[in-house]
Amino acid sequence: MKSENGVIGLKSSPSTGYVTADDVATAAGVSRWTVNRAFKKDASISAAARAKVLLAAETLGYVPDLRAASLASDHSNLVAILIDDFANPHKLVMLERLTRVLRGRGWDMMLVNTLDRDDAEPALMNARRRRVDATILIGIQFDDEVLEAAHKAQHFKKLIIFARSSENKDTISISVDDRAATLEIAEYVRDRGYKAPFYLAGPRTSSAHLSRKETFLDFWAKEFGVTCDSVAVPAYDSILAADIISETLSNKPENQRPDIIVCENDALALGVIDAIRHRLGLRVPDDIAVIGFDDVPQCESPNYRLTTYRQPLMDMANYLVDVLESSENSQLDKTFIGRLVVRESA
Amino acid sequence: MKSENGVIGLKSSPSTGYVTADDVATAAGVSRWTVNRAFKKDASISAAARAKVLLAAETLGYVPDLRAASLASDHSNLVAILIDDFANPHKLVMLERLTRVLRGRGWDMMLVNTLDRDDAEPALMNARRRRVDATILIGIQFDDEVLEAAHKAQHFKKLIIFARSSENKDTISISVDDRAATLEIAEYVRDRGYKAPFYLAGPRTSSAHLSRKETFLDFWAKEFGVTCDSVAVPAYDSILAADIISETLSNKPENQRPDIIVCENDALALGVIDAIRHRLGLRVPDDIAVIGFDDVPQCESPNYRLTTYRQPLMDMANYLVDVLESSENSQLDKTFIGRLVVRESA
DNA sequence: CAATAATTTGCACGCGTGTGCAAAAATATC
DNA sequence: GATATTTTTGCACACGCGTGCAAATTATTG
Repeated sequence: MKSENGVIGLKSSPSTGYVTADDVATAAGVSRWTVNRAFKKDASISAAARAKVLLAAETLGYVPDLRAASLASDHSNLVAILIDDFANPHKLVMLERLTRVLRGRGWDMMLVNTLDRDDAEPALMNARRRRVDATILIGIQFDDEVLEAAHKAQHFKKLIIFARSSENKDTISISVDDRAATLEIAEYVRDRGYKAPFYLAGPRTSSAHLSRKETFLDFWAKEFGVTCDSVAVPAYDSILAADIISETLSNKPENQRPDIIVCENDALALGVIDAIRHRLGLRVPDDIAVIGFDDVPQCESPNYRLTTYRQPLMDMANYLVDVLESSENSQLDKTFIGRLVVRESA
Repeated sequence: MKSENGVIGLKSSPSTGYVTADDVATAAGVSRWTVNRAFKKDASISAAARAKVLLAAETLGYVPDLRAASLASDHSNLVAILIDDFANPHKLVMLERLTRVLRGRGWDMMLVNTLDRDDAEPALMNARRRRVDATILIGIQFDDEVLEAAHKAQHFKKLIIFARSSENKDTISISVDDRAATLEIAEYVRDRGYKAPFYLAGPRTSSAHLSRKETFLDFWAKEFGVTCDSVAVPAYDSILAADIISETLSNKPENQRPDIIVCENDALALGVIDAIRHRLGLRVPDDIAVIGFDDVPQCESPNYRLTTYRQPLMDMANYLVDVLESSENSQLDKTFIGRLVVRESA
């Protein structure tokens, strides 16, 4: 056994405080490359050597340095998740699923808070500086303009839009099939005999057609020849939704009041329920029914019991990792089908 | 102007696809070191050179590689946040504040989902492999046993417990002053004339004394000579809290019913309000009042209007960054004082 | 304008690992 | 038991940037 610095059993580089593969190599009596192979999954190494190395690593407290590995191999097993709109509780659910699935399959993630639209570019920059393998966008502020600017420069290996559809060609979109989901909701509304639905939309996203609102309104127009009213809330915020819906409805005479309010997501729907009860003094669902989208945890609360549409987040997250591990870079868009969760609100 | 590879204006290393400082250097007609200095804040570089470099970098689309920088300098400006209990909506609030403050001050963060207690060690390992500058623990599953094992091996530069007190010496704890907070709550309960409080605790954390529950019970015992009843919920979960509190209270004769339920946090309190109304058929606060802790967004909802204690999360997050930027490694524990937010639930 | 001080720039070496290939060792084949 | 085959191991070089120092340039002073 040779020792590179003339001392046997001592760390050769105590300056940084970290144990390196070289330290383990001398301790185990093998070369550094064998050490690193012991930590690689399908590496060409004998079982005996691997055991010897892992034992030495264990006692010395060595773990491979992923910065160096990434630098040398040019893939980091790191993704950046850019997320805005922390006010929406569904974000917490998505984060839980994503972190769980990603980590389970060997990926780490950076979380980047994207404050507002102008902040999108610096936020994307943060991801770029770490040379992440993919950048995942979750939120509403990433419009086509930002996306094209970002990808035109070829600065991103993979740019993934999660839980929102996008028609941008340089982008991979993993989302629920909004059209199918909205049609299922619309048919449910029809079949339960509601006659005067009202649609509460969220902030306008970039791609106007094929949106949930358009789909619902189209369906209703074709089915009954009646235009369904709608209003847009400028943010996915319960309080704001409550303000807007109560103002909208208190102006209407009672016989023009909707019998159900279909909301673009739960954040809005929960605010709507609050408004119906506490501002308008009406009952849910007896006077006005409510339907949401996402199935956030609060939907279970006996206060809300919100009927809503649940996205298959685990499937979507797993597919996301499939995309990460794929060498393809296009034609990876995929939509998923969720299911309507019927509770008492509609 | 020399060109290192004999070609002027062409990228010298097109293999990786990334633009390197060398590319910018040849484009700007300076050395690579001048390029990197242009991106360092207090570097010794002339204004003219910096402008020239930044222009070239802009057109070529160069941003410094933080993996390489970290490897060379042995500090990464990256922290890992280990978080369990994604069910608690307060976690989303904390994440928003932390990500905002950290990014604003030049730090990136890795998010690691710690599934359960046995998962703590692999989760910590994930942070170690990236050589993060600090590991921040937010959650309940990091008991003293885990902490000591983690730090005894000296594997972490800084181990920070955020929003929870800890007496572990190898650890930096940044939290609200639980004792002061609970006393403020207790005095409020007393001053509003409540006579029969009930304390609803969460899962048992490692350090038993000085906890919120102990503080409240001690206060009440000293003040009135009466022991205040309490029950513990094994998870910070609204539904579970509702189950347990309704079971506990439905067994009691009406004259032994508490007039206020003090909860260890909002997740429990919101469930308690649901239970009081929908399981027990009583009113809040007329029959039973409720107090929470954290001030999650839902407290604002007209359904809840929860009186609660708000932690100064922005101050705490900023102090966290102070700690990151400090060269000290001990004596950095700090507690903060929040404030009671009075609404209608108590 | 010369001499000195201050500022700016260039460079050798190191950070810890991956890649592809060749040498060495172990195993299989006749 | 000798050769062919497979498995395992070692190695030179590269990845992109930071550090500390010395050389070159610019600014200051009398």
